[in-house]
Amino acid sequence: MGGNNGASTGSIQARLIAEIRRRIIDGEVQPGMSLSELALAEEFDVSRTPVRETFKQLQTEGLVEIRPRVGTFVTAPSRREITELFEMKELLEGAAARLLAQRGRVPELDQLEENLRQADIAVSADDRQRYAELVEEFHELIIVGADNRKLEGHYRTLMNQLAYSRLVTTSLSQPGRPSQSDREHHNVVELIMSKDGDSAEQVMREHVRASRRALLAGLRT
Amino acid sequence: MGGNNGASTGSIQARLIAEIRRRIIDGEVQPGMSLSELALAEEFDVSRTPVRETFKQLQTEGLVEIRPRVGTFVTAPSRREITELFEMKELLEGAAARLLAQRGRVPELDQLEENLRQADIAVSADDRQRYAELVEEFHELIIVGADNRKLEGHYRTLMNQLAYSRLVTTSLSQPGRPSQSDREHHNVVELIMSKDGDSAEQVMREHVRASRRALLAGLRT
DNA sequence: CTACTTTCTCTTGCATGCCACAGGCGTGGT
DNA sequence: ACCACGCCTGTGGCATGCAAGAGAAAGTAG
Repeated sequence: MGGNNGASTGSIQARLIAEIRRRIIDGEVQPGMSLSELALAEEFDVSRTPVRETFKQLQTEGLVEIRPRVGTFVTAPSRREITELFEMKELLEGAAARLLAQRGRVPELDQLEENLRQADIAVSADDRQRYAELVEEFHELIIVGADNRKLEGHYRTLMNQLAYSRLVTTSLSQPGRPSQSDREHHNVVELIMSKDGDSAEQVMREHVRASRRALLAGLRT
Repeated sequence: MGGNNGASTGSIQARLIAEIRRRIIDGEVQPGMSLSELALAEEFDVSRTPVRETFKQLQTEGLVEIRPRVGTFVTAPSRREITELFEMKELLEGAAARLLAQRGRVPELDQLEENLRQADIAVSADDRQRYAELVEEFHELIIVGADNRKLEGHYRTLMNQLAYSRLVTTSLSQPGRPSQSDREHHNVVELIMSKDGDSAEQVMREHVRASRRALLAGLRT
């Protein structure tokens, strides 16, 4: 019946998963809100089955909670979970920095230098929006540059649970935070370039902690 | 990730997920083998639907691969993936050791000491089977003792992908490895007890690397 | 005997229908 | 007025049916 969507997007489920996940991460659906199988099925003009399977997957990703016979709800990380997520973030990014440092000359290093150049410009121009994008790209480059797919996958899962992209802006709203953050990025890259893995990890971890502090300060305001 | 094992739904699916996952981890179904929806549905006397949803979950856990229109297959980690998994293992266990050291006096420390006592006995008696169990419990205690649920969840996912419990025996089959391993365990616990987080992490990581080397040597034989 | 083509079967993807349970709401009893 | 009980609606859990694709097997030509 509704079936014939062009092969353009590939499988129906891939589309559903990507779109619904995006909505949760981008905050279009609030935590705690219920996601009705039926409503989404009608909206996307598919049956409940693929929607159900999408929910199952998002549940194992930690983005929704399925309460049998009651409904499916967007999860809201508890205070404790947020702490744990940041602990993991610090852990993984620190490790990624070290791994990247050990790899020697790889394309990601050039991209990081380019990122820093543009970040300096954005900070000088006080363009917070642009700088937030560059911060995301920076961390992304560190992770991808570690060249460990498992690490990358677990990292992405964690960031999704944190809805991190929405948080960056908050932490950067603290006075002086952008320039401080930019300096820390420079330090990290410098240590990576000099192949000092241990120090790179240490400084990266300190940077993550600082960013977390700025975020919490921003939230309290 | 999905920490939801056991009785999350208490229903048919919980049983399916637990049982099929167990079969994969215990190696009852070989990597590469196909898992037929229909066959499993009939075996458990349910319809294909819950089996399908089980596959979906196991896929995001990295235990099976669903090839559309072809079948669902037990994944066999590539050489590269195994390396990556061990890198993650080293990372997470090292971090767990540090976190545990920072926590002060917690019940897990007593359990670790008891574990070491029994391990000493098993090593003296050259009881490899028993020692293998104790090794698993040791690592489990370190992870749980870190008191970070996210870390624990991600760790479990990784170990499942490695089918680690089957590998322990192999690595312990190396001559002298059990007593060496036992000594390393003692060192780690000692550093944790003295609240030296940094050193605990470092030694724990070294221990993981050593265990990996022993495993690879055992596989080559 | 080999290489190509065709069919045929077996697999999953998706749609649909029924059922059991949770929880809200109204009704009747006190 | 208050409380308890039971109905009623909405939700997901599961069974089943149909269709489309992939791969193997069979058939055919050279």
